[in-house]
Amino acid sequence: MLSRKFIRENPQLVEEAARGKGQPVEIEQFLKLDSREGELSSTANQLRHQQRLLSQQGSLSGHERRISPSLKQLARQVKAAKEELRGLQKQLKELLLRFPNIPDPSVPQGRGKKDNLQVREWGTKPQFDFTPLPYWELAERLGIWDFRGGVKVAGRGFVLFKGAGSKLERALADFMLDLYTSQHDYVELSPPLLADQESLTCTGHFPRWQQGVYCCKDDGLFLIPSAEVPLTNLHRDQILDAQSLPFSYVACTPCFRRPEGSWGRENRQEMRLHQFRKIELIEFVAPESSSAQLDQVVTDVEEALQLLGLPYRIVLDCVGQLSFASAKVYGVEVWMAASGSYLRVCSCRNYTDFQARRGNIRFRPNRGGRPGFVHTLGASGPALPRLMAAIIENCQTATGEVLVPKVLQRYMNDPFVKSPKYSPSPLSPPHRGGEMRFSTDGS
RNA sequence: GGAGAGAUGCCCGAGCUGGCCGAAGGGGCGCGACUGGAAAUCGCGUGUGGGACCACAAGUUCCACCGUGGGUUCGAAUCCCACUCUCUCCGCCA
Repeated sequence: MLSRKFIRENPQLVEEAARGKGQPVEIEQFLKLDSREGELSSTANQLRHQQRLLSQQGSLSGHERRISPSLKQLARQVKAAKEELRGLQKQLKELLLRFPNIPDPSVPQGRGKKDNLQVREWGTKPQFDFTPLPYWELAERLGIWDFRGGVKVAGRGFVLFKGAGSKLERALADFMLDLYTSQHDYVELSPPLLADQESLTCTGHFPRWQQGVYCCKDDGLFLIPSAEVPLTNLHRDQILDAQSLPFSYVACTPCFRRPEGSWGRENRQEMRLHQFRKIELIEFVAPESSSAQLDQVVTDVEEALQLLGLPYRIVLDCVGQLSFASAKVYGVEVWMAASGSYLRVCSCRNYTDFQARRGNIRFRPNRGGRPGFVHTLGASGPALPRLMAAIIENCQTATGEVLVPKVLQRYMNDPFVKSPKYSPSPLSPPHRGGEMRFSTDGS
């Protein structure tokens, strides 16, 4: 959320920023309501002041209840003014919640992906002396990624990992969680996967992108589109201690995204899934350090990719590509060897004080100063299925196997993901009467 | 699902027979005194938001805010209604 004062003082800037993002805004309407609210609140103030004075005089002058008719009249006026004010403020708030964040000055102009600015590249793209297979073909052949199974259960846009595929997903999650909690100072969280309306409003998903979120109507709860929602809301309505900033959290959760709305059509190349697991890094930082911290988050994400040995590039998103709540976004895009293109696995975002205002997340600077809004950062990603796809494509061998990156091998049984025809199938049903038994007594 | 208790400032916690209550007390924090330094002790200070005067400073001042939304009243943290949330006990399921 932007502050009313800021919009009032910079209407054309706000208007242009919104238009640049492709999320236009009713600025005239706002200005009208805003000035009306200003006038009204000042007259209401005066009336109320008068009322209090007279009312107190009455109480001091004795116990006989002689209420003058003019006092009653005043009370009616106060009531009417308050009522109108309430209505105005409600309208203003609703309007305000639809104003997008202002892009940082360093963000390049432009509309589409092609206008994004490449910042740097890392790694050597693998060279093959055979034609590499796209991930979906190889994964299907290896029996680790079941496209039909997901569809059967929940429809298009859902996938199902099997055997070594499922294990690979787990390995990636564990590897990154371990990395961020032991090599860095992120605190790992396992948050609820459902959130209420207020939480989604704080992060900026509501009210504008409501149709992109799955809803459990009867309970007024929503499936989180990202762990960003529960993690950010953790400190809603709190005043954080300045000394303990930044607060850094990491979580690996499923994310749920409806096909409607801004997410568009799904396809294999772009991999727009309706459910996927993702590592999320969230930070609460002091305003003056958010810019530097954003760079730090990007390098933290890069570290994971470097350890995985996946070539990638970093791009700075142009204005038109920025999400509603973001002021600045670095995209982390990983090289896909078969398709010969980059695929975004992570967006590192600076939300500045936008979410903090919505969620009233503040910090108190030293010496009992006035509280200010924190800045929030989010590295929305890395998304596990996309990383898995990248590993499958980039690490494939001539024999149609996948050589798992070294850092993941300790989490796997076998450094190679092999085709069932070369090895005993990991997909055959488990042996009956094996060592694993599920108890039936309910304990 | 049944029964009960509660929601007050950064935290804890009074107030809840309606009127200087923005709110006692304590903790914490800040400043100062004492000390070689510290602890302990003592003194002072310390809510948030919006507006006015004014230099968007200091200061003065007004209004709002005691879970949320309504209501009663000249006047409500205090009374009434609805809602939300939290906790405890029981039940149910893991």
